Amino acid sequence: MTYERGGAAETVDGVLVALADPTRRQLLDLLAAQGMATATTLAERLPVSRQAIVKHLAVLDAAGLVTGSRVGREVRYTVRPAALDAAARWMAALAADWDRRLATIKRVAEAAEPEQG
Amino acid sequence: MTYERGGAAETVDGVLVALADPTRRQLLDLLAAQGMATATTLAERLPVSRQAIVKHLAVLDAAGLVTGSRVGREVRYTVRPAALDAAARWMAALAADWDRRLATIKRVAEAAEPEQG
DNA sequence: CCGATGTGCAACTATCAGATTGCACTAAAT
DNA sequence: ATTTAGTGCAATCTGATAGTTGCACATCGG
Repeated sequence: MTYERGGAAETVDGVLVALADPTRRQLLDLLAAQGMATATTLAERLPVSRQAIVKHLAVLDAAGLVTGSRVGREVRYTVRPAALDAAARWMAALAADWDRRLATIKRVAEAAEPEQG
Repeated sequence: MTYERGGAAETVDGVLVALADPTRRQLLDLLAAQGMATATTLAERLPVSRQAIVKHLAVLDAAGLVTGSRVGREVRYTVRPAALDAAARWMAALAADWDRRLATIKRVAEAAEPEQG
């Protein structure tokens, strides 16, 4: 299994980078709680400028975690679960793979050292 | 639901930061494939210096994703699935929560605009 | 029309992470 | 004992990124 090449790898990469920042996670929490919000409203709830929020939203958008739609003069952002779900599945698969490998290694080691038991 | 406070949040944060870097993901792939490896041997397989590898391994170690044990003059690193699994579950729960909220919002919106039916 | 509100764009700063190099120290091997 | 291989520590460089401010542009309400 190789996780860097092919298919959903780029998607996962973007999600991981996006989620690595605490401010962006807070942003996602606020968005999920309110269902919808604009950069200006979100900036009122966080200790950073509106422009900082805009940049974070751009990163989240590029990662597929949020989407924004224009309504008149404001842009309303919403959360998108799909990319997050894909990343969660990727991680779960990776953890399962590690478990499998470690189990195999353990079996081999026990077979090679029968003096233990 | 708040994801920043309490319990496994710090664990998840460390894992996300650790996995956000592509070199570290490669490192984890190599470690998972070989079962065990030292910083020196890993540096031979990646286009970065041993010291860079050492720093990455320190980050991964702090995140609970790998662990190293000294054997004579060398330090052998192994992968640890637990923290990764915890992060995967956190993400899956978050995605499910978003789905739930979006479904609720959709229901409310449909109830408020019956002229569509 | 005109003021108020919300966005978008650009320049700039500063901090931090990834990476390098050099050297000292420890442990194995001959 | 001397050489060789593996680690650890420290200083340094560089690029990316989080954050800021200022201003121009669009839009809604009176």
